[in-house]
Amino acid sequence: MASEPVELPVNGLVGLPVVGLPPTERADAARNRRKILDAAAHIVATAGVDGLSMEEVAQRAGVGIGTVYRRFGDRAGLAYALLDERERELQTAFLSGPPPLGPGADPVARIKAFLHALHDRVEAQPDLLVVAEMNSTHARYTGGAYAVHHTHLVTLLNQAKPGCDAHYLADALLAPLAASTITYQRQRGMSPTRIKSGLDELLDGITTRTT
Amino acid sequence: MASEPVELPVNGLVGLPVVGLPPTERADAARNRRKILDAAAHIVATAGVDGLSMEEVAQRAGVGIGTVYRRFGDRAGLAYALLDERERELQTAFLSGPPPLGPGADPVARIKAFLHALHDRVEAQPDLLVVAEMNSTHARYTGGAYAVHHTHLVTLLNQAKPGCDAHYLADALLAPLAASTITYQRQRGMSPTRIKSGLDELLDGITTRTT
DNA sequence: GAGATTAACGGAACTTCCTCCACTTACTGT
DNA sequence: ACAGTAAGTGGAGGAAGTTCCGTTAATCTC
Repeated sequence: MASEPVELPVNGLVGLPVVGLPPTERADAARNRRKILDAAAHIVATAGVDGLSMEEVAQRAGVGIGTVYRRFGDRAGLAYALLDERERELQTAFLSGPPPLGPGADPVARIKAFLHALHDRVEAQPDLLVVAEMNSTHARYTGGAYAVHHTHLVTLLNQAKPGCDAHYLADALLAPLAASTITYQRQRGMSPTRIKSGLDELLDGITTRTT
Repeated sequence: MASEPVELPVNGLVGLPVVGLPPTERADAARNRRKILDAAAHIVATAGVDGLSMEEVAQRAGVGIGTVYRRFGDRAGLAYALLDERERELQTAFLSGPPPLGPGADPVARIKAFLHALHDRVEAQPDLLVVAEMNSTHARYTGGAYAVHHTHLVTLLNQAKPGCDAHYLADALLAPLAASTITYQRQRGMSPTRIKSGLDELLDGITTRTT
């Protein structure tokens, strides 16, 4: 179990801007980060997520195992880093992209679009996400991305339904989008379309004025 | 990873009645099951869930490690078995106990009571539940209990709001009750009361007729 | 440029989960 | 009783994640 700050990816981070850490990364560190990520990506592409062992990654990257851990904290952290590119695209899209995902559309439509986008992301890389979310420290929540998504939802929910417990509802809306949940539903034969409809139904309930 | 049927606890099961397996358990097997469960319970009480290593359990129970695995499949399975007693109480309560949890109350009230009960269960044994839910095979869903809870919710949801996608909504309502989710929320300072209110809010949305 | 500072490196060692399989034992039918 | 057999047992061994710490080298200071 990683103990302290552990140091998150410094270049383009999944979550919030890192504070308090040295702004620059030593050259060799940056180089190794790249080598490790490339190696990891190659392994995932080749052998699937199951083949992503830390030893294997280190060997292929030509670094020691300790270096992999120093850079990424643990296996979940490495998985998160591999998801980083897509995650950043997603964040850009809902923070400043075109509606309905981005600003401009009405809140309910934006929430729907956002939940659908999250679903599509799980659909695109389910295995990596499962690994990223599943470790001993609730990586899903500590990963940084969750906080961003949560904050985004809180904002929109407050617009859509002032007075609601936006913080709780944001958690509740994100919960069924956990990679393991969706993976399970897909295995049960539930289609993406149906899952999205279900999310819509859930959301409509929340945002419909009952006054 | 456990491959096939793996054999679940035969005496009082968490989930559905087992089919196709020999109805009786050999005497020595039953004896060992008891010894293992006692040892495991003792360890959890003494050293917490973190101290629950399979080796330790086997040693304390005076059996080989292989026996522990044969009985319980994996660590998550052992954790589930430790939760079994409470789980059975819960199932009895909502299947045949007094309202509002049991039959008699209106569906929405029953759902609320059920969700609250699930929350209380997490509150009572968060660590064990986290272990039980978190392994490589999505133990939460394969454990048997989930299926029972899901079925129960589907029934009630169909009564409360005919025409809804009860199967999806049941998943969606159970998702925020995952032990890891609630643990995280509690760490963030969210009180049980607030979590329950939030669940009520979520549910009210779903079940309010918009027609 | 030399020396000091300190982040970064590497990989052996440790831990724990889980599998495998040769051996043993409880139950069954005759 | 007793042999046959399916179920159960145990622990060595393999695999993978993670930690630790002595060594190396990038960066900074003068």
